[in-house]
Amino acid sequence: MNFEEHVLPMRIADVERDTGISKDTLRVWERRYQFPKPQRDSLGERLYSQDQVERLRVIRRLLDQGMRPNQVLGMDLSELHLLLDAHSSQPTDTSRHATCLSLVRLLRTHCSRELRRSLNSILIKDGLQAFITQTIVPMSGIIGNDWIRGELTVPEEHLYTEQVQNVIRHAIHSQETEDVPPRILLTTFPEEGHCLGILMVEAMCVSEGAYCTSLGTSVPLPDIAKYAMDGKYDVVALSFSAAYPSRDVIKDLKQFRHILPEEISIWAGGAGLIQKRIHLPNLAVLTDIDGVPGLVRDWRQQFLGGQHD
Amino acid sequence: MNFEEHVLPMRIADVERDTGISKDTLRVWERRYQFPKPQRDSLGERLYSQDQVERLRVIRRLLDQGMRPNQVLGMDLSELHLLLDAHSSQPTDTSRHATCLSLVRLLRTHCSRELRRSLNSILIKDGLQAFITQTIVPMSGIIGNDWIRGELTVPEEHLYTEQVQNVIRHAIHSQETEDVPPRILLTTFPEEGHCLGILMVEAMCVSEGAYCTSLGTSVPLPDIAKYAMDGKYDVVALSFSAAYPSRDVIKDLKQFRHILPEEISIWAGGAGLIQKRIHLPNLAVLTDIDGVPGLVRDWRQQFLGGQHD
DNA sequence: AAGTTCATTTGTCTTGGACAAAGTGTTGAC
DNA sequence: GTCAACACTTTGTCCAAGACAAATGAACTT
Repeated sequence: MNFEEHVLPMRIADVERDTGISKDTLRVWERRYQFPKPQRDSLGERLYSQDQVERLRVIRRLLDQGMRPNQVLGMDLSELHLLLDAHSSQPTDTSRHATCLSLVRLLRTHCSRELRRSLNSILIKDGLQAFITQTIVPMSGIIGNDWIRGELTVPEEHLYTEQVQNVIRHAIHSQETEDVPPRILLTTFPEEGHCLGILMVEAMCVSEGAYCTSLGTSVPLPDIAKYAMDGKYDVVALSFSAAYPSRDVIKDLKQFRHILPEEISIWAGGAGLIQKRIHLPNLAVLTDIDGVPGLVRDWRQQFLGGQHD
Repeated sequence: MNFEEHVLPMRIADVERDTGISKDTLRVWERRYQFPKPQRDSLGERLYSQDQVERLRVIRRLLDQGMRPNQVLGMDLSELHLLLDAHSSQPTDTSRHATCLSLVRLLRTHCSRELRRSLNSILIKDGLQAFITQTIVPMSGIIGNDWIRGELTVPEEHLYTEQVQNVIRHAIHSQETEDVPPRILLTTFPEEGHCLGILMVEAMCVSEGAYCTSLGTSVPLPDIAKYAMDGKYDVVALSFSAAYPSRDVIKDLKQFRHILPEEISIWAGGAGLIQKRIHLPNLAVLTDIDGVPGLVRDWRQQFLGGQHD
């Protein structure tokens, strides 16, 4: 029953795993910016304090949003949080906001069964598409903000993902499949482990009657391209969470557009590419998941002459 | 349409990501065992060939099964494969073996829809528990063997996970919940990302009427313990895939037993702890998922006096 | 506005040495 | 035959300071 492991100083490898910042980078930051300057054990090895790791987590997040290291590496925790608040997207205050908050409360009190039941009844009342756009999306926003602020534990965050996954997968699976084109392949790039994004998109597309195949997360670029070509897919849909390294998004998408035949459309969306302007042939960037049904209809208009509108 | 990225030499960071072997280890192996001895670019930086990475992948697998580096680091690919064959578990040749093979064939030909349909009809015919023990478990064994031999692509492996997940989650979700004790918390330790294991166990337990909560994969030890205590769970069920570092299993389980009150049972299972004898108080090690229903009944016998047998 | 150039910032890779933690094997006692 | 204690070997992780290319930002011209 010893919980002190938690507050005990962490070794550099643990910090790397926890923050996603490489050992090399941690050492070079210490050399250049005098932060983080961890204590040393009897052998001269670094021991990072809980506070330092906390700050590093926030710093990582700010870097992902486009800040530069020399701007943020001197700050203490309160300054960092101020910056974070400035950057965090304001929740669009809909009529469902209260509902979302009460769902989050269920999560906080670990009422997993009630959470799933509530989600389910909202799904049945609103229908799949409205359920996602009006409940899941704003809720994920709230959860994401709480998460980076450390107000949510790991199990709580995971429990949320699990329950939402259960409900949406069940809904998709229950759908009568029409299999009207386009054929859509859903996945994420390597290092991107968040599965809710593609799951939501899949739900939206299936609701429109499209043929969807999900490969889950973290698939190498050439593998995606090969699979899409072999299976004669019309669209590859990709999701980027806010955790996706900001500087890699454009580079990776360019490379992918290069190896994927131009006839195949790319739909990219997610918090990882807000405020990014990417111009590539046959690429659609979605700022909002609301736009997915429109994309499906536009595709049909263009390639099927619109008889399925 | 340039697929050559694939066969181009890889940088050390890529190899680390692909094989799970750290940069430091790769460099020290090169120093000590003269393997892998990659080419260098114009700046003297390491460039690993496809063959070397392939060998490293197999080596990683053999190390996970308990081999030592000095035994395997001199071998070429064919020798490594021989060793691998010796270690790979023989599939118990049941009457379902042919069915499994035909399912794998569907996977290989990328017939995702047919695969799901077939799985579903077997599920309905056999019932959830038999479906898992007689179809999913042997099939996962086949897939696992193919996977380490490189006979399966990333998308194929992911597709399998996705479809099985869909079917099992749907089944669990459809179950009428009885909520008879024990209360079971399901999850995996950090670094363990395979979700099918706990999902199968959850299905077995839900079929027995137990109250199950799944936290998904990769939860830190203290977080699991705290959640289990707060939620008054009776059992924590953990899954270890073959990819879990063999040398860490016992250490991690010991540490976890230490921070979790002894009244709470630990059930541990999965390919990651075959042929391991671990003796800890109130810990059950499952070599086979068939044993799960028995564990549930034993627990009830012991704590409820068996009136729910 | 949209390029072009130049200086600065930043992350990744290099080397060889050091050392603890884990594994192996031998011995001796029960 | 099983177990504990011991020494010996193997093995992964960490350290330091230097190097350099790729990305970024600023100042400039078109």
